[in-house]
Amino acid sequence: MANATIRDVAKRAGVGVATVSRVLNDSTAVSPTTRLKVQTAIAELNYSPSPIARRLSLGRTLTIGVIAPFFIRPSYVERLRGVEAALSDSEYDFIIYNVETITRRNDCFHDVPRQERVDGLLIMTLTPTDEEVDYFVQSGMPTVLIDSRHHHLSHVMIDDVAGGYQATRHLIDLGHRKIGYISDLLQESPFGFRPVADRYEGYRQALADAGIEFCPEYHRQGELSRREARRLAQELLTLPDPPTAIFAYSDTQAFGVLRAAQDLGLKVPEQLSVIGYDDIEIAEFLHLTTVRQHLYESGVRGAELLLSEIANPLSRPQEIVLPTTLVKRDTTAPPLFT
Amino acid sequence: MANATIRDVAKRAGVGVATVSRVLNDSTAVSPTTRLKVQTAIAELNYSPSPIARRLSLGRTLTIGVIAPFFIRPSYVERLRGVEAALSDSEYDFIIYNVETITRRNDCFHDVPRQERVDGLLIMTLTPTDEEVDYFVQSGMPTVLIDSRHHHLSHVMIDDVAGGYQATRHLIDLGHRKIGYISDLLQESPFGFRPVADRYEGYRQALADAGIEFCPEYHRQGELSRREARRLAQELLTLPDPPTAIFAYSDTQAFGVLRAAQDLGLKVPEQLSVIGYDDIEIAEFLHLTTVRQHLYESGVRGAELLLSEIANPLSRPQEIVLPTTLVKRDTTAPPLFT
DNA sequence: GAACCGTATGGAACCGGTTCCAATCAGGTC
DNA sequence: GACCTGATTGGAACCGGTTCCATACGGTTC
Repeated sequence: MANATIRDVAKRAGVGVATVSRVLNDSTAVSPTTRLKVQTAIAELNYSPSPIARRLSLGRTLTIGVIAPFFIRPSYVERLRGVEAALSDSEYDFIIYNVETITRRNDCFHDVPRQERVDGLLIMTLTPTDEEVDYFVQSGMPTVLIDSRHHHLSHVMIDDVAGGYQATRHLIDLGHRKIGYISDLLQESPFGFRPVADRYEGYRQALADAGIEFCPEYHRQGELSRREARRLAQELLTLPDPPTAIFAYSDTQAFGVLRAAQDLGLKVPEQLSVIGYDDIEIAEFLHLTTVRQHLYESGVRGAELLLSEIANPLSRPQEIVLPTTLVKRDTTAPPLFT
Repeated sequence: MANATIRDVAKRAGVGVATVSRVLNDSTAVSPTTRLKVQTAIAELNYSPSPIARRLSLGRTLTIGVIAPFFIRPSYVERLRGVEAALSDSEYDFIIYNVETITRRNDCFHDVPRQERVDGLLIMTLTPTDEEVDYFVQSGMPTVLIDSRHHHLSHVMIDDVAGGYQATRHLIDLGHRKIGYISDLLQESPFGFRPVADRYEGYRQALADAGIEFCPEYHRQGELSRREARRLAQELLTLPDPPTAIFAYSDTQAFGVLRAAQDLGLKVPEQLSVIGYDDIEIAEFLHLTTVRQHLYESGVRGAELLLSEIANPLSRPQEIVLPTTLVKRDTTAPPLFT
């Protein structure tokens, strides 16, 4: 009763193993009669082929690896959901390498390609160095970046410069001139997240285009958490000349800002406008004005890109840029005194 | 430069493949001299063994499957994080089978065990039928349930009866007598989630113990979403004799209740007490009183249970019950008129 | 009827590990 | 010095698929 093998099937059907294999992969040239015999034998033995043996003889793992700083932000869950959806129709499984420390990041980047565990790599938000990219290319590992960018690798990028611009511009259009920005760590972050620099650039650009001088005091950086954002917002709002609006790098941080406003008795949006980024699920509930990223779609597109890369290893790197959308809700309004 | 095999290493070290294998698995009896020669060769060739070949010859996949209704609740992310942490030290990978429809559930339960893709199965919240359990046992697939229960399978259970009791009891202790309950679908849910029945039982028990008669009108059921919970709460709060407190099956639903209160101009907690369940991250931010489940830990314990089950296939099913904790915040208070 | 061709088919090598089993060797005993 | 024992070691079979290559066969074509 133990699992039947392809040889058992061959014997029972009175054919060779090669023929059974041909039927399984419905490849070329099997006569209808033989095919039927084989299919009957398969059914009778309740046979199903071993994926592992298949992988070994194909020399492919039929698995893709997803490297993600998985849990530190709700947005990753949404991306992974997209990846899962795109892969569930294919013959590929995926395994997740969760990265929460810089050591783990380096281990993943170094080990996963050489262990022959996966046929392709999907990297989220983390940006490999040029050296690391060389290493991927050299080991022939198809690699696709999501929410990150490298000119030697295909990637699905969110246009965070535009997103940062959009957010800032929205505040400017409402009449704000004193616009604070609370972001993730720009320089010191060990992970070097690309969006951090891009959104900042968008912010600066929008200010410049509107002829507003950038005020370094209005830009605060800190670890991406609600608590830290709350602290930074408190600093901003207790300046002698505080901003009338705050753009937060993420919705999570925007919630920290809202809390700081509440602590100080400031009414939102009357006395302070707040805009976030991501449009995670809870943002709608809290009426947060924010910039929506197409998280789910970025996962789908990234996975599709990777599958096509695996199929055609020599294709040139492709770039997909997903737009962002301003979602106006109730936390932004014109400033009190214009 | 293509990947070296164990035979290349053997040749280079001037030993047999069996010896190399012995060094790799640091098994019995290799002389220090030989071991060194082999290790040198491995280093020189930058060799790393193929997990796939290893799996084939071991007859084990070194992979465990996690079947989870993954994304419909933030709580699963937290559980999976625990699973990941517990497995990252082991030689096991895991792959996720996301279940969002009943068809997919059945497919997973049926196909995953027989495809020889995994050495063990971790099932979250979903409860297999007796038939399905027989099938798992018969196919020799070690299976562990998390947040679910079956007497033939090891499982990590949350004591949801106690949790439901705790929540209700807290409201009673504050002086409430009219306590509404908004839950997930009790009967009709195609998935048959165990916690739904258990929390309800805890609710009923607490009422009974306090000598409060259960009022069917105060119990509303609906699909687990904020929107639906908001609608149900609206119904409850516009009853001729509305409840003074509402217990929600999940934090997500509690947020819907809060919104309904806001819509109706009811002050929380002065005019309405609200208690949730789960203690997801955002609950703290919104000052929601809730019942905390040890989500992360449930993932860790479940994975550990499964690993030990894989190691000792004949061990008897174990049960782990995790407690729940009442987390008092700002959405519950004594009723206005006692 | 022989030469030829394309389609079906089976045997066997191969993927890269693990492990059984037999062989070798060093050291100790009588 | 022959013999025994236990520690090392290498060869080869095996895991269960895929696929190259050779063969068999039915049908044309001259």
